[in-house]
Amino acid sequence: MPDDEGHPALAEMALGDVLSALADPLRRHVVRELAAGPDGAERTCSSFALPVSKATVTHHFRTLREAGLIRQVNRGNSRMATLRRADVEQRFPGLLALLTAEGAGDA
Amino acid sequence: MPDDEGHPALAEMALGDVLSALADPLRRHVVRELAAGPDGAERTCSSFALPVSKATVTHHFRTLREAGLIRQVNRGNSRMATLRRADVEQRFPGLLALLTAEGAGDA
DNA sequence: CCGTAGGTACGACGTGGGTCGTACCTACGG
DNA sequence: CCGTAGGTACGACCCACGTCGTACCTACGG
Repeated sequence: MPDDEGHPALAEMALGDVLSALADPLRRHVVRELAAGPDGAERTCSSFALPVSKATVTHHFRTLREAGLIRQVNRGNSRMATLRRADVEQRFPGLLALLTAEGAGDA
Repeated sequence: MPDDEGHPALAEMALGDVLSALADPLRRHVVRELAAGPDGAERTCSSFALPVSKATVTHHFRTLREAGLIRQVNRGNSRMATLRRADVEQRFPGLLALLTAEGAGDA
């Protein structure tokens, strides 16, 4: 079962949830940015400058978190997001590469 | 641009469309069945025994076709569906493996 | 010629999801 | 102590999508 913060365990990640989460362009953008950065990088939700309201940003990050793609931890008054790179790569090998390929001149 | 039958060319396959198409469990089932079978296998829409009406079946196959995942050709009074295995594998390498892994005891 | 089976087209309906505004909470900095 | 900035929670709205029934078209088999 998911932990208190809503993060599913590795074995609980469902392909359907992950694909649904990545079906949205904004969420794909977030994951792609995280995947392009160094492993373990922590970024605030607002650092992505998504062209939507704060409430919508929260919604998207919740979706990503509940799908198991990102982890969110409290850092003072900010909620830092990190890519669960190893988990995703183990459960769905090659998936992150598909995202990074998009927008890299390939798409 | 897509051909007369609505099949996008290889370079036109959009990751967003593909992920949206695969976000549906029924459509994932169809692709997984095709991927599990021999390459180039032709199957009728009805051979998948989807638990929905004929009209809905047509809708799902249209979505898969317009995303570029399958090809549909007329064979007499039937419309045979084939997986565009090589195209998908070239454009989104590893994607089909993720689908076949699901439901193979792994999910 | 008729019936049947496989699919499509069109219109309708209901639900889910992306969006927002607002109110609220929690640090941090004067 | 107050203001501000980052996020969340809740409720609302609207549209896209999955679903269906119906009508229709096209082979194929008596």
